[in-house]
Amino acid sequence: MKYWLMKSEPDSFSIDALAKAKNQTSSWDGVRNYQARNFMRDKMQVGDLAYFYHSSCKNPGVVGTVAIASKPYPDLTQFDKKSKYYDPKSTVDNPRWYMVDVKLVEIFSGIISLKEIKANEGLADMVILQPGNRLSITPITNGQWQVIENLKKL
DNA sequence: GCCAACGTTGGC
DNA sequence: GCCAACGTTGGC
Repeated sequence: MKYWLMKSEPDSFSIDALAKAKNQTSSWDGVRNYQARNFMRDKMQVGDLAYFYHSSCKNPGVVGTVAIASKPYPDLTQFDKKSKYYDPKSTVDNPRWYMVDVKLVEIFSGIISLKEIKANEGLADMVILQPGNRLSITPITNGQWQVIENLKKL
């Protein structure tokens, strides 16, 4: 089993929105970065766990845990001309973008802020902390997962 | 809302 | 296949 960190802007999709979704499950659509896509398409397995991270907001940080709930399948928004994620170069026969479903596991009672993450020595190697890294989906190690498990409050 | 850093695009 | 220009990301 693998561990991940998945970033989303709460203005477009927050953990609260996931909590309100049917079965507390939602597709993780809109990823338009090849590296992030490859993680979803090639590496993620049903049952993997991921931390849900709120980015580009007043208080960025880890807000909860989700589980990967489906195999990868084509991101339908790429075929939808009205979607902001529409990709004219993608075809149904040869889709460029993939997504997985995620299911809510838990929402922390308080956010584990980016500041807190940066201050923790055990998390110094996290991919999202590396200078200039902007990947919306990154793997995290067992050790990093455990450090955050110990910081969370339910 | 600023801006630095990054990924992607497209002309050559 | 290079690389300049552009759009996006995301913390502050």
